[in-house]
Amino acid sequence: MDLKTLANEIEDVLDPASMDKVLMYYKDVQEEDEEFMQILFENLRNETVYWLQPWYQLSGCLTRRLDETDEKNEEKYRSDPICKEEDEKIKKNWRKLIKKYGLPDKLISFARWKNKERSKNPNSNEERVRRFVASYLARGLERTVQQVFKYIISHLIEPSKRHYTAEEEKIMEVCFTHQPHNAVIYLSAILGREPRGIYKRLHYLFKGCKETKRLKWTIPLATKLVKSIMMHTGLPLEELKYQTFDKSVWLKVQEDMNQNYIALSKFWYTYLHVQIFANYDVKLNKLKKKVYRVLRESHYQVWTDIRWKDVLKHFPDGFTHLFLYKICSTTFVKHPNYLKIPIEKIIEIGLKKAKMIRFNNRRLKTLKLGDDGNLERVSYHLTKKKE
DNA sequence: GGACGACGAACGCACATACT
DNA sequence: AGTATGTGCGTTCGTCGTCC
Repeated sequence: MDLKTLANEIEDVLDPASMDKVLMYYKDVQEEDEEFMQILFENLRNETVYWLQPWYQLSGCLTRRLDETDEKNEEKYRSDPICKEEDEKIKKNWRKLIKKYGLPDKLISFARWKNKERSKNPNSNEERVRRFVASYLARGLERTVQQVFKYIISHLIEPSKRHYTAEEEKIMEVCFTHQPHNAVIYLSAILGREPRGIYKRLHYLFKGCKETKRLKWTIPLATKLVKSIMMHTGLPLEELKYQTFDKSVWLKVQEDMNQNYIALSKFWYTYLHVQIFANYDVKLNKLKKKVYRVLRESHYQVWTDIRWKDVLKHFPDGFTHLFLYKICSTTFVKHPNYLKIPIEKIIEIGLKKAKMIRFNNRRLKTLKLGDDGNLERVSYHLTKKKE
């Protein structure tokens, strides 16, 4: 039985019998995981870590991040998101493990299983085995065991799911209607997704929040936003550069603008910040080419490896990583499989597009605060055009 | 007809609380 | 001292309408 079948069997979301069907499915999932974990607990009960582990892999704690307060070791581990190379290493470790111990290939069960009924004592057989497997997966990586464990939970189960399908929505509705209290637990297991997104859905449904409207940003509207931020922070424009604002400030701005503050802050950091603080003639095509140069000199293998905050370091004052990401991603989103193909290929495609004369002269619409306190366009190049 | 603007939502970190 | 559950917020990806 799969999700599609389950969704098809549900005729009426409001009918309590629908919840029973979902629960049956949940039980099946649990049983499947339990079965696999039994094999694991039996086969690996006497295994201990025999390979040398760096200090950051020695913690006895699988689900909580490393507490490194009094660490004097100079050996460091990485803290950025796990990249493609590491992903492959983890998968390779898993293949080695199942081969060595003759296990079924069900990493999903290992990731999905939760210790609810057994002893949580770190020295219990179950917890020791779990830690052993996670340590095995983390072998050879500059990562803590927790990082790797977390990674397989969110990625290897079913990589990159993105939007919910109609079937998923239906099943979610059933759980939200009949068992809102346990919905997240059930759904996370059934859909193979992180609980975070499901909590969010629940939150939207039952608590609601400030509505986001679709705005048409104009210079007067942007002026209003800038003035509002300046007023509530008490800072002059220049000091807003690269500033983060407290939520209390954003909430006041939200009221002034009558728009959800998250949308406002996104607009500020993605567009307006650059338009105000990049004080020179920015040709967008030239800018993109510079990004490609940075990418070429980096160690990134695929698009998802790119750390935009690091890319930003190569750019002059005023730019934000959100802006760079935005400018470049629009070039590639339409390209099939752009997340997976090698970065050299990406650069090649980008350079080819940059050559199209039609867009060659696009410039960033730079702004400044005029004498009257309103934003106005400023052109840094000589061939001034009509507004 | 491709690029851009503006947003929704998944992904992911960090931390808090409850329980054992 | 560990696990599971719950929450706030920043980052990244997808989509759709509009502009040029």
